[in-house]
Amino acid sequence: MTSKFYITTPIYYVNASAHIGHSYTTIAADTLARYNRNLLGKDKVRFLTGTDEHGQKIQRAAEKEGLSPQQFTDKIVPTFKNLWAKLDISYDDFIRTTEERHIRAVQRVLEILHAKNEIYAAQYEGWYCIPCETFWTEMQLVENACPDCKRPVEKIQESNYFFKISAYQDWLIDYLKSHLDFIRPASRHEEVCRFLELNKLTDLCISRPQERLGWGIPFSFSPEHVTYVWFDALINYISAVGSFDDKGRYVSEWWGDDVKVVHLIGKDILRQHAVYWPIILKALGIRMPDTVFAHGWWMLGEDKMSKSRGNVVSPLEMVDKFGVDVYRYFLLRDVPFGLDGNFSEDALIKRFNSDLANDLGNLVYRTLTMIEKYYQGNVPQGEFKAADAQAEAIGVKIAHLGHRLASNLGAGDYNFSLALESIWELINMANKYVEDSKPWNLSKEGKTEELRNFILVLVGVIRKVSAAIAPFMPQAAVSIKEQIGQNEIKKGNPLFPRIEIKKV
RNA sequence: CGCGGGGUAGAGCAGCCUGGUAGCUCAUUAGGCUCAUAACCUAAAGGUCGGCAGUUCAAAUCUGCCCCCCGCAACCA
Repeated sequence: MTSKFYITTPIYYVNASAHIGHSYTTIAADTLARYNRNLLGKDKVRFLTGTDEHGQKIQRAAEKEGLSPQQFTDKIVPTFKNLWAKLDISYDDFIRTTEERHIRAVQRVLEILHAKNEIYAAQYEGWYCIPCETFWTEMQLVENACPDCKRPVEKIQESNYFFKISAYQDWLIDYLKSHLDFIRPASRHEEVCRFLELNKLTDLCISRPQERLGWGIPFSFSPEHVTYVWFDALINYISAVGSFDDKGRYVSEWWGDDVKVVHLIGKDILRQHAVYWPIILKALGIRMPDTVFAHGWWMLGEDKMSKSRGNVVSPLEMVDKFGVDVYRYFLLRDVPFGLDGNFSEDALIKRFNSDLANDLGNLVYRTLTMIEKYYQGNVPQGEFKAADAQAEAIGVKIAHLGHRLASNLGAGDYNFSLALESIWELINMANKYVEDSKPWNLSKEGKTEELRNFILVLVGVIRKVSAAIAPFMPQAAVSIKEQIGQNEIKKGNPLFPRIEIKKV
């Protein structure tokens, strides 16, 4: 019985500013959060995002700027929050891994696992590159040198803590096979299963010596060790919404059996979420999330987009140029959730002109004009009436839209693209209905009854559409409502004025 | 023989699991209409479904082989 919905994004690593990928996951999560709030009620939905702030990369980035790690992350975090504000992200909570609530939870988790003998101390041996301060495996070395800086590496040993994930391999395989909705889309489920069947898990090293890495959460029972960033980071999903009691039981109103727990992630961090995370939870005796959904990447032309290549699309720039709703719409509409996509301004403009300007914007605008012209700006009295076959078909479409959206946004695969398509089917029917009804003739011929029914059908469609697009495009939904929500319409400028492509 | 994803109209994709006249969006062309943002509606053109072979009455769809493209160290959605 799930009556509540808890959705998360990954916590973003703050060693650089946010790019299109961060915004993609977050916009998708926001859309689902908004959708479910409408369905279940505002207080039945919890939407968490946040930042991952520990680790070597942060430490080094801070040093480069002559700041302490905390000062550095304090400086970066607002840039994320500002972006989310600009993208209309309605998160309920924003967790930072440097917050007290999180640090306490991580330490408790370590204590509990330690007490249960799930973690143990051992020598860690590996090839270490001193300038890069990084361990490499034998496999990663390039001609016996550091793959990053090409300098020679040294074999060193240090004492660390390990988490017994190898003991859970069989359990995990069984779990995945009996819970096909756990890892989505299905292709990722298979990828993980295949990986687990072909490889033997080795216990996960979850600590770093304090002297080598100062910036992390210290082990309470071994202060000379700090927590490895991934172990630290994953815990955020539970540290944000609950806590452990004296007996080590996790207590949370957002992680019970009545809650549907969904993690949205990018395909790059599938391993951590599909392997480490369930095992951590299992070892703690905490229930599994319902779904981990790994979406694809946005490519830029031929290249993969990444921080290190510097070929990132700035979400802020796109929003300033085209508007939030347009950006949100494009990301969710252009590519099926789960697959990789190609980002280009040309593609965005194409979408904009054909879907938003020509189909939706124009439908609203032409309807408003007709209400102005034929009814002096007042929506005629009366109800939606299926006076002819087309109106009837539209009525059926309106009635079924909720189910269509539910099947695309509610279960298993989050197919935003199809959900939007189903809304656009209705928009297109309405545009065609205008053509076929020829209201200008109805007006001339004095067929007032027909004209009124016709207008009411359009108004019905527009109101339905504005409600349906609200999770995707909150602002557009509001402005449609402002223009045509009342009996007296308020026609403004076109919602989405066409962008003429006069390329530089 | 490493793993995975992919190769379908000019572009981007669906269809493939559960074989049976090859579909969608955009772009193009022609027509219609005027309420509308050169928009909307209708129609047309455009594909030997990467190649070869096999199974079959029938293959984009199943099987085998081959070719080409993209990922598979780390950071990163």
